[in-house]
Amino acid sequence: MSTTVARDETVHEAPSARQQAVLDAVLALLVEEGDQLTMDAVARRASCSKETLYKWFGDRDGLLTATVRWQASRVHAGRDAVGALDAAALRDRLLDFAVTWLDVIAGRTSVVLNRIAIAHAGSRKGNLGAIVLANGRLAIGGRVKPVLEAGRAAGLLAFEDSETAFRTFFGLVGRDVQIRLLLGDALDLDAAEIRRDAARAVDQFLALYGQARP
Amino acid sequence: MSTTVARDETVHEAPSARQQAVLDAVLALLVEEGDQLTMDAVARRASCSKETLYKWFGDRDGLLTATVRWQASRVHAGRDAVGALDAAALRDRLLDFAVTWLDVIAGRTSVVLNRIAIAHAGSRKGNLGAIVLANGRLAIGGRVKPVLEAGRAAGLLAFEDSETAFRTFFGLVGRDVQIRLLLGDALDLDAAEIRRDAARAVDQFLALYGQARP
DNA sequence: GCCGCCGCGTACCGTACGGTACGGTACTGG
DNA sequence: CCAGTACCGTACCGTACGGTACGCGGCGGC
Repeated sequence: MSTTVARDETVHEAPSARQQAVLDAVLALLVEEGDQLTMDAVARRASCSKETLYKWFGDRDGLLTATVRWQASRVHAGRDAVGALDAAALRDRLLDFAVTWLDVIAGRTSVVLNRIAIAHAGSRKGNLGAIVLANGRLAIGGRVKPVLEAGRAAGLLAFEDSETAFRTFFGLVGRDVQIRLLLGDALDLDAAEIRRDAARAVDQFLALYGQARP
Repeated sequence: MSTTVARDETVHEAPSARQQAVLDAVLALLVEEGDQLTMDAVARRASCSKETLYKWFGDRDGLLTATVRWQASRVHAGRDAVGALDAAALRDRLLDFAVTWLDVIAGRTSVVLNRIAIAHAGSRKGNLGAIVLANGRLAIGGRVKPVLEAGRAAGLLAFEDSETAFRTFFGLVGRDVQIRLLLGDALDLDAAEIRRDAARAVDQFLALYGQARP
């Protein structure tokens, strides 16, 4: 058997430059046109043939998945490494996370991608929702929790479970912003308001979980 | 002119019993089948003709809108009336809101309807998102804020803006629950866990905004 | 220069689904 | 008993869109 090799060329890792351009076209289309994204429109916008799209991405879902992954890969950029913390450094770290997170979820791209993933999660077989979850809520949690634990180790914070503490932080930062945006509420946050909201959230979190150094 | 009367029979208020049955069928289908809801399936499930569906609800969007309104109308049931509050009564009221809210957003029906509304908000012309927002986040806000203000009047709470205070409450209660469910995370909360989470949220809120009676 | 190969453009196919038309049945008022 | 109305069931239409097939131009290898 194996008369033809039939190599699987669908994108699983590291899209080529041309493929990235296609994925950027998808993002642009998504942001501009809402979610009635057709393969024809993508091909036209990216100046490529539908056949190529199917060759590279398998099917529509594959294209969407690759797009979500592609977008996720650019958001991650972040220097971490938790060293010893004093109160001011802890506050700065948390503030940084809060601002970054609000920036992301308030962005058009995030809103649109989350809409897609949510719709997808509704019609089963959707790992899209899982992917967005893994790169959004779960990723930020994975990065914040070590900071919280370092804060506890330094005697600056008091909590039993870092997951629970993080979820409180998440709630204080996000509040109703994401659901309102997803449902189409206008609510445009400028940078100044994001900074204010983030600072308020961090202050509240520290009020709940902080403790004076013993 | 006006040779034919062409009365607009589309449902705007108070669906009849038969229409309610249709809307319940829609909800059932939505919960069972995810969101690939076809007019054919509705007609079959509700044992009515598609023609009747179109006569009653205008088009698919009209049917969806009526369904969302219908569901919203049953959730509202709530005795309010804010009298004088002591600390325990305030806490009870807030706890009640928190439990009710978590119950709602954790329900399959709410998740599915929010998915529909969010998808709809993505492809413009969608007042569906606005309707869900008005009957969800905004409605609960409208009912909680008077309680907060009564608490402040009684010297139990301290805040400047009740909207801001409410949004903090909202964040503490909801945290990441809604977005996770919308994205398809399993995360099933039983009644006991909801009560625990609600109580924790209320305690945290009171820790932030409460003050001992002067 | 000639030959594959890659990928663009375009035409095409199949189907699912929104929306309409129509015949048949039951009920109501006159 | 007849006319009108309401509504069920089903057949039907149009179209949008996912997916495929094919012809053509450009480019690297021999």
